Amino acid sequence: MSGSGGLMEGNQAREEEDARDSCCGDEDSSPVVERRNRSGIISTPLSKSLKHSRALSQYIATCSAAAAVATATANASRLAQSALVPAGVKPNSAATQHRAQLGLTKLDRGALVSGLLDSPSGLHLAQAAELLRRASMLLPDSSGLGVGGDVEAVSASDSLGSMTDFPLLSSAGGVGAGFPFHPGLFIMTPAGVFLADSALSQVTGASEHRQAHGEVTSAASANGKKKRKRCGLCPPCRRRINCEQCSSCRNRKTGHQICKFRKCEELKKKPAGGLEPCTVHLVIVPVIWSTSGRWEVDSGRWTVDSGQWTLDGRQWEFQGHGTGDHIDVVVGIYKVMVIGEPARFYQQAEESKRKQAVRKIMTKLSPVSNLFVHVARCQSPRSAPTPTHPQASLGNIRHYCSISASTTGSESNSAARERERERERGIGGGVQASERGAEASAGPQPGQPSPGGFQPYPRGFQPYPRGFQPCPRVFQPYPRGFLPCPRGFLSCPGGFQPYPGGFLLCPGGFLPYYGGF
DNA sequence: ATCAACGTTTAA
DNA sequence: TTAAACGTTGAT
Ligand SMILES: [Zn+2]
Ligand SMILES: [Zn+2]
Repeated sequence: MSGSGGLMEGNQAREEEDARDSCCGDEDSSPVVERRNRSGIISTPLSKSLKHSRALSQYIATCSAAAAVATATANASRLAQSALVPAGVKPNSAATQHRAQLGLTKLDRGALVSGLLDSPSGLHLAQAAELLRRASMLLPDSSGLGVGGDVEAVSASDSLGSMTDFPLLSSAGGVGAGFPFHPGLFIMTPAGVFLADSALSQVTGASEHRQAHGEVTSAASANGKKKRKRCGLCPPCRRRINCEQCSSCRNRKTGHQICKFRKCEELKKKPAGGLEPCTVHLVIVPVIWSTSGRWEVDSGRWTVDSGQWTLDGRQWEFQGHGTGDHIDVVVGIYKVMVIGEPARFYQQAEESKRKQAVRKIMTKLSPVSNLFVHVARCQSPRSAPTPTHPQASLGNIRHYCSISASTTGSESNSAARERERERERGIGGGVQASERGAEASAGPQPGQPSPGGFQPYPRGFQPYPRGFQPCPRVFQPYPRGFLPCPRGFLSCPGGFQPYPGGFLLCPGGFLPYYGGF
């Protein structure tokens, strides 16, 4: 069941060793004293700044110790970045950047020049220190990355913490034999999935990280009313000159807004809060079929906005905007499926009503308390399929989670158990399906129906994890108003009927849809 | 969507 | 106490 796709790619941090960036101007040595506030923000109008031709010299001043520190840290963290920090390349990141640049061109020359002059070179030592402190505290964000060509391009690696900021990653191996993220608590919010604090505390050797991460997560998930703080790392944040020409600058006295060119990219993002926290299943499987790095989600179920994933102290970017009852996210060589609990509740709902239903469900599912799931470890790759994930029968799932405590936990668990019993009663076992699948991958020709067997997906159909799907007869798109099969299409000679919860209409009657058929 | 205005929080 | 600036609201 998949619809839109997004890309998860390793982010190649651009190396931009710009002298301006690493060389801190020593303003005090400058004969020209510009009017600055405590933060070093030049508050004089740009026109004034430009009148002083020496203003530029302030920015290209002698290197200070701060520069050395910054450079050294940059080198160290660059190492960490390239090897350890996966960050998605946001498709809209480029767009945003582009938008920003368009905005720039719209401005008059003065603003542009101000942008050119605006380099981080005027950092105080203290500022540099603060920046570094924050860099090690804050998790990296791709929004500040990949802005090569921009005068204000900031090397991501410059912004990252050192190797020791990722203690878990420092140990060799990591993603080899077992799943590198040990099972724990995850909290799902519209902004992403977060490791619960309790789970985080289990993380060995991450003590220092814990508090920093704790801050982030608590701020992100707990109280949405809290004022967010600028990241301090993104290009706008690194600007220190008010343009004095944008609406915010012009309206400063009454508007109390930061210069538009200095507005933090993070703060521009809508604060996560559109949707309520939602119980999810997490299914973690190795990325076998996803060599392209694409994730796919279905339509019409629920929604997850872009956001930060924090797994075991590592941060990952969830790129794009997913809508579906499950969302696959590539995490390193693994794929994490976030399965929205609400799907259970409207399996029989009509397509047209689905969204509305979801809204209700989401509300219903949003108690004040945290909704979290336990990530449980399956004993065997061949473990029983989960109700929502027949793929388990294909042997791909190494870990999966079940809801252990949430408002809907009891209900859904009982439903799941019931379905489980139903399944065991006999019709269509998952393991059987997987075995048949193995045969099928060798046999059938694309596009040819293979009654009772498997066939490759026709063009335009969603690929099953292995690229095949059991198919009793012929593939047909679902008619509207009927529950999609896990992969969205199903052949039913007798015509389509609404499914009873969790079942497929098949020639021999209804079968549980999660065991293959 | 952008803007202006205001209240409010935050850190210095 | 003060300056900076986030969040919100209401008008356009
Ligand atoms: Zn401005
Ligand atoms: Zn920022």
